[in-house]
Amino acid sequence: MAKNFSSREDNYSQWYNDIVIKADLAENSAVRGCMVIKPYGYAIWEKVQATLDKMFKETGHENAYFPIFIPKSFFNKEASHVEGFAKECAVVTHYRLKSSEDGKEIIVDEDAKLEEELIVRPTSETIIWDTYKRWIQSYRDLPVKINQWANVVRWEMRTRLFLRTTEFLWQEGHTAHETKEEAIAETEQMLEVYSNFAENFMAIPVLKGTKSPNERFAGAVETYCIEALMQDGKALQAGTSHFLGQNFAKAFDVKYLSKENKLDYVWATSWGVSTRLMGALIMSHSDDKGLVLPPKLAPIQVIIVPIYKTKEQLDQITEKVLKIKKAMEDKGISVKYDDRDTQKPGWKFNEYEFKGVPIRLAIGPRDMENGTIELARRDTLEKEIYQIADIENKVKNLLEKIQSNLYERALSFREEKTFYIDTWDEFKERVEKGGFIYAHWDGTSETEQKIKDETKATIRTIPLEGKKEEGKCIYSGKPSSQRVVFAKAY
RNA sequence: CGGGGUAUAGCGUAGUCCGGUUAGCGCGCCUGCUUUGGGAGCAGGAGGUCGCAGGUUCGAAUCCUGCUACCCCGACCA
Repeated sequence: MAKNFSSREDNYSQWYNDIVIKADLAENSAVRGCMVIKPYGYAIWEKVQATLDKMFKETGHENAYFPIFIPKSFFNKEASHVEGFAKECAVVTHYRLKSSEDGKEIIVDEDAKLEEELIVRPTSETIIWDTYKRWIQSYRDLPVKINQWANVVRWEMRTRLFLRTTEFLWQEGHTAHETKEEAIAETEQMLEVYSNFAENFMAIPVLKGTKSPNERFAGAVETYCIEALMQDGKALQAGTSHFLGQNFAKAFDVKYLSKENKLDYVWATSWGVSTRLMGALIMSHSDDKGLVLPPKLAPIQVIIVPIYKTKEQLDQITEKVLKIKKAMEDKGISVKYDDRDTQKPGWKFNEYEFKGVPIRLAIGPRDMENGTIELARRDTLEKEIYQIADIENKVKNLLEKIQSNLYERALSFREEKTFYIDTWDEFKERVEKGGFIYAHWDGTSETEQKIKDETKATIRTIPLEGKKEEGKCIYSGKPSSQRVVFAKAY
């Protein structure tokens, strides 16, 4: 039993916060809206990074790094882009401090005012496209396929650990192509990478689709996204991939000369996922006993806890455990042996339980006599006694099973919470209860806005998959060519 | 930025209305002994500018004024 732990039913957001804090993932910092990511939380993020980074490189991308500061004037160049971000930018105006007259405090030196203010990047399209202008002259320079791992700042009104912080970590891919078709193919490919990562590593089923114009990225021609459903029935945008058309090439004058000696603007994409994925991960699988991690992203996959009375018993157990640990590590499993004498076994059980470690092995004098070991699964909370012989293979198989079980569990949850709704009254009622709602929409921004105003539900995505049946808009009754997915969102 | 609230030890809190010895309690922390198969027990101990600045008073965590920070609900958003 975890102490001081809120339940999901009791208070969902409190439950979420408790997990982040008590599982030692992150905490609030001295700076409003900015978090400290603690070692255990950061270790998960590093796994996310390592996995995605490999996928990006396998699809032909290279990493690079661009400045955190962007000259203010760059934001003027793409009209809808500036409109989208202007209201949440941190601005650097000075470059020096000095002591106040009375010498008691440090103040901004007004003499050190910047000629042109610098914007702390909310996203890097502008500085990157300004750079691409110098990199690209010919079709021989294309495509350019760059990814950057970085921090960005968006001055949001209200923040929540991992889900929305003023500063957050992410990756942003920025590519330049000869043709529209190639750029769209890139956008779609990266959407596939994201959904593959979400489903196969995070064990989170996602809907793939495009955004309505209202929800589209500022400056994009088309925004693709993956949407996940959280346990409280709210949707979470887990990743986006944008087809930017020639908007940024035109804004930053990036042209190339084709084989046919024709000058044309290049075609662009950008795509990103952030530390928000950590929020999705936490909310998708965790329970009232704490965090539950999918084995593929768990910093510790197996924790081993010794149970003993005497030093001699501990020594014997340790000798045995080190062999088991080595055998498991040889199978690529990450194992921690917690032989600290400062905490009792029960304390450790609880500790690793709310930190979401997928498998716990406990071994004591009884096991030493019988050649057994106790194994506890975090996902189902089942405990079972196993023979020690060949335990490494049993554990390996079980880790795979836990990984797929978490996915299946999240998938059936989503299916239970997916509804096809055809009347406005039913729609309003359903929105309140949460879940994905497939409903017809007349395709206009006005209707989408009215639905949002009346119910707080937004179009999460226009799904790429599934049958395209015609119908009548749930709100206006006008004709619709396919159902779109509505939900309240984070 | 609008509405509401809070600020006391590392964390959580009592005390504030109605001013009065040394600011109390739980968790955590330190020492010792006993313990160890689901968050151990006992004994002893350390730790406080009561958010900040002023004021009233013989006396302020408590009353008054100003300020600051944070939290919740909205508008904004990955």
